[in-house]
Amino acid sequence: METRELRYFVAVAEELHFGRAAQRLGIAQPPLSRAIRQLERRLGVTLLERDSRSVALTAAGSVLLREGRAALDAVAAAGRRTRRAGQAADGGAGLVLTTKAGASSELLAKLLDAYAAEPDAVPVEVLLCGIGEQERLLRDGRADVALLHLPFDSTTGLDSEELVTEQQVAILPAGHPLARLPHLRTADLETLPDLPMPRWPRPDGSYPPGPGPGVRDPAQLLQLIALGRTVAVLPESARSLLLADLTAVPVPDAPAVTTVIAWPPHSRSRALAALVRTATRL
Amino acid sequence: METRELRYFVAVAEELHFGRAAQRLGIAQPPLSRAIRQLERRLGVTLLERDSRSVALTAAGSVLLREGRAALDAVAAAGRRTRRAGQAADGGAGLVLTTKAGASSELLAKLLDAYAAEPDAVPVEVLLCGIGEQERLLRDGRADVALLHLPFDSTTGLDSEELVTEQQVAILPAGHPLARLPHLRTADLETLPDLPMPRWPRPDGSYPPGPGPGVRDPAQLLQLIALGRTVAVLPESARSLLLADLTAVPVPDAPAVTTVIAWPPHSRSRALAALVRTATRL
DNA sequence: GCGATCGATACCCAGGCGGTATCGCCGCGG
DNA sequence: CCGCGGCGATACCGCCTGGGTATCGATCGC
Repeated sequence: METRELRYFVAVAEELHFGRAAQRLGIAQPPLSRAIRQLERRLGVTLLERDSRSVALTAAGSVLLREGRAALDAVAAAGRRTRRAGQAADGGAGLVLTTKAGASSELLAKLLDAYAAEPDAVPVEVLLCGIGEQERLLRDGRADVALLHLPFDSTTGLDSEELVTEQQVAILPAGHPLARLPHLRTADLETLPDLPMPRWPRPDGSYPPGPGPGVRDPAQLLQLIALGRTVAVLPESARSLLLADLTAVPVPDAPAVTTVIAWPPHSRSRALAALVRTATRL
Repeated sequence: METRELRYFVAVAEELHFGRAAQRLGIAQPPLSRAIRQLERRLGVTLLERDSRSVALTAAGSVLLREGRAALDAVAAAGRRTRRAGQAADGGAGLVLTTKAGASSELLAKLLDAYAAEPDAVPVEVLLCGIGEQERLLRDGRADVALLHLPFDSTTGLDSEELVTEQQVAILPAGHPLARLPHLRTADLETLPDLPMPRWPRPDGSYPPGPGPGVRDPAQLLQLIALGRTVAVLPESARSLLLADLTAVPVPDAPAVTTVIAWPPHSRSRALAALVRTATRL
């Protein structure tokens, strides 16, 4: 199976429409139809149910969608990591670390400082991204290592080490009635008519319905809280990012958040190993 | 990057010889040279140092060798799993479980029996293999789930659940002087002139040097012990496989062996989940 | 029943991939 | 010192296949 065929199939499976998929791929529709048919013949499996009016995935098709995406990511990762390894000799960035914008900033600063002081440290590029994007960045080679936050992120398929665990606090406008209480419960916050809880993206990237604003990362969220549009429960370390007129109130019954450093399995880079060692020693 | 290019590069990187690689790939040498050059141009990286007398990998080349193998496995897995998903409708095997030949046979029998009794169990094919091959089988889609043995196997990049932990015993000819002792230490066994320890394959498939016989799996090993050629330290459950004239003696200072059930991350199959659940309940 | 939409088919063209022949370089042996 | 052999690179050629255009056939909405 060639990656071209996989790319074509993934496009059709995502669009469920040959015309749009062809447009996205920058080719005409007939060659796309042909390529998919040929792929089905070679696999001996029908991947799509064409109803002359609509296209639907078969069970085998959804397997190929999931596995094909993973395979395409692996191919992309191979290319990117090779390119970077070749340019590393010319003084390119040594490691790419990704974290959610606005999360673990103190920890990250300490980590970068401590690592830079190591004897043979390489340059570290920081790649800020939104919720749920980090795993993808690791898998397709755009990043080498990530700071994740359990239980929100998942580490399946990654190697990881735990760094710190913190309780969560509610971030509220200073003048809000709840801001005076010594602590809150999650239930207190979920139904505030004036401050609806924000909506985070689901694993597939879509947002659940609801009244609150959709946010991509904690930095965005803090902006919205400062504007008095929402309220949030965040790890204690978010206190350091607190803007004026905001207060943090402990929420003991919210799950504790563990920050972990994670990387793709089988990464055998000395620089990465040194960074992880530095992180666990903080 | 197309999988064809990756296959070509991996072949050359493994053979370090364009002619042999071309022969292995079933093509002539010139197109292979061209393809590699083109790949290097597109990546903007030299992958191989050609010395007109020998071929060597650059740093970037060894990155691409490792990542490319992983990517090719992922592509192969996508094809195989899709094919199997398509044929499952026609009553093909539902799950492929792999374990080392001769290991955990009692546990495996219990697991298969218990799972078969579940309400919506699917057929399970058992794929016996040698040491170190299981991870590959999971990654390239030839197997869905494996029984691994820590600390010998690695679960990096896999999801897993622990099943049982056992102490190890030495397997000796019944007449051997050491067979009468109540227990042994590993040091006692490593330097027996009449019974050299077996040699297991290293992660890359080669065998370390030494006097003992090279073995691929415990079943093979038990044969050799029965022939009086070697001695081995195996988990207690190997007692059930003991042939005539062999004795098992506890070795308390050998590391405990934990049998785990492992599967590729992101496998979202109901049948697999049911099998894992059954296993953890044993 | 008619038009619009969408996937499939027919046909054509060209780029690319693979094959053969050959070159250039280097190490080795006589 | 020269010739030979091995190996990767280059030159050139032919075919296969991937992509484009035109068109068909089926189906749904009006």
